[in-house]
Amino acid sequence: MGTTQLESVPEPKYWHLRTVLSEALDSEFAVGEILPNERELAARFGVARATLRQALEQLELEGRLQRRRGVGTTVAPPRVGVAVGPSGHAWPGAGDDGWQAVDCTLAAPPGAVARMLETAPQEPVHTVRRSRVSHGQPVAAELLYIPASSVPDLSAIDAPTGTTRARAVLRELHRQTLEGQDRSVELGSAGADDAKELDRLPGAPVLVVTTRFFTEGRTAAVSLATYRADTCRLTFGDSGSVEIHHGPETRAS
Amino acid sequence: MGTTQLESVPEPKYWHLRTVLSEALDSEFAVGEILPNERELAARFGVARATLRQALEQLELEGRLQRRRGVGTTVAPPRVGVAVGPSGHAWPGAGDDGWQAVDCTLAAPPGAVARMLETAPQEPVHTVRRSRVSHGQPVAAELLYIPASSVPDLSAIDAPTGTTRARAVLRELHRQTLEGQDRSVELGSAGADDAKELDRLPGAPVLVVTTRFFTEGRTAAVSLATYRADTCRLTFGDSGSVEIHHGPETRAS
DNA sequence: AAGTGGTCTAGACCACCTC
DNA sequence: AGGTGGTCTAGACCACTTG
Repeated sequence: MGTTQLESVPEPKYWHLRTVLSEALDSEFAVGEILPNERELAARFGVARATLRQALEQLELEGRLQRRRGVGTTVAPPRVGVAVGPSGHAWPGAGDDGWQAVDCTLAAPPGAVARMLETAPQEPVHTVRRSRVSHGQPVAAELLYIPASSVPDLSAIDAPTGTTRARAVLRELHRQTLEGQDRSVELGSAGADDAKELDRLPGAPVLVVTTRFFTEGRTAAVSLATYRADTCRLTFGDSGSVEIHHGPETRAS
Repeated sequence: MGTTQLESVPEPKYWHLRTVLSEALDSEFAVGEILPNERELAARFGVARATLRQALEQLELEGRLQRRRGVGTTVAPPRVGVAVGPSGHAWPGAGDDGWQAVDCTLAAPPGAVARMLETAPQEPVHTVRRSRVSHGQPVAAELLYIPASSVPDLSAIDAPTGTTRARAVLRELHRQTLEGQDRSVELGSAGADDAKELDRLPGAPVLVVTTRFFTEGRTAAVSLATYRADTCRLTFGDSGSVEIHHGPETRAS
């Protein structure tokens, strides 16, 4: 019989579109340039807007595009390398990492964090909010959970909340001896408040970096940092930071 | 004046849906259980299927759900922690990391890789394919790029391709002295072949781990590993592996 | 006010898996 | 064959930014 499936495996339109656009981006557009609007692009390629959007979504996920409501779609610069745990072990807030303490409250952490801290499920802990800015753009938001037992001598005189409180808590934390840390990275989506702080919409993809700080066998603190996945490349260099490289796409489609 | 915006910021339906489903998942479903199909869920919540799908997409991104065409949507188990660069520096393939060499060819690497290797743009390099399996599931696919200069004594007698060739190349590579390495993690999307190897659809979100291996100041090899972002949590422990923790969502919405 | 991307709908058909 | 998720369409309206 004849039907030998010549044109088999028809790849989805949006995927093909992604490839075409990706190549156009490489050759015909400069960083920062704004693309034609979605309705026009869709018409130009002869597809529905939803299909075109599916392709754009992919490219945004890969850090190639940046879309802003009311403004347009622009060609994104290469991802910025952000150092995570730059060198050896160090307490958060020691030295000048890129972080900036914002606030500090006393509140019950999420269950997962309580479990890591080995505190009672509803027990309040010091919660330091920090944010990180790189090249003028917010790249990460962090919540640092520090149980009272890790800052035993915290003077009650300091402000009960606010930036000064945050710094006081960190200062006390540094008095402990750091014995080790333990990091993990996973994909997540930005909650409403994270999204606002990162200047993204809720649900935006983020890289969630969970760090546990150990002292005397116990977990002295837990950091939960969310990095903008579209603009950041997390680096764990043993040596200094390195040259740019372009595009997370691994192999041709 | 009166209009104090009581019910302002109406969050999108799909986002609200995501929250509702997420809570239902916590309380009413067991891992592995299959959910009602999309058409029924959409009807039950009184939304279009596309809207429901947007919510499911979010939950899948967060590793809470697993969807398989022709089968259904199931509740995903907690993400597995996958050790990346478990302890200190080591050549890839030395000792028993979770990797398994699959193949080896001689081909021109992507431009970005050539730049890191400091080889000419179209110069072919040894390209070792490896795959990693955890708990019976494929979790990562890797391409290891090794320029000829890093394996000078590679005997021409060995098979020119295939698994044995891959092992021979790695064996030769290990003869060099490893001076350091440099890692970065970013979000990407699976290419067609990666997708197949990871048992996902093209475009599936992956965590791309780029590792450079240094020797005598040069880059001796580059590894480009793509991990399934939905099922994996990358761990960079200084200590042994740790307990599960649940859910990458950082804060309540 | 006009233009952008973001959300949502109600359909249709397709690819894949299981029985 | 029947059921599932995946793709695609052609519209509508909304939220946001900018002149």
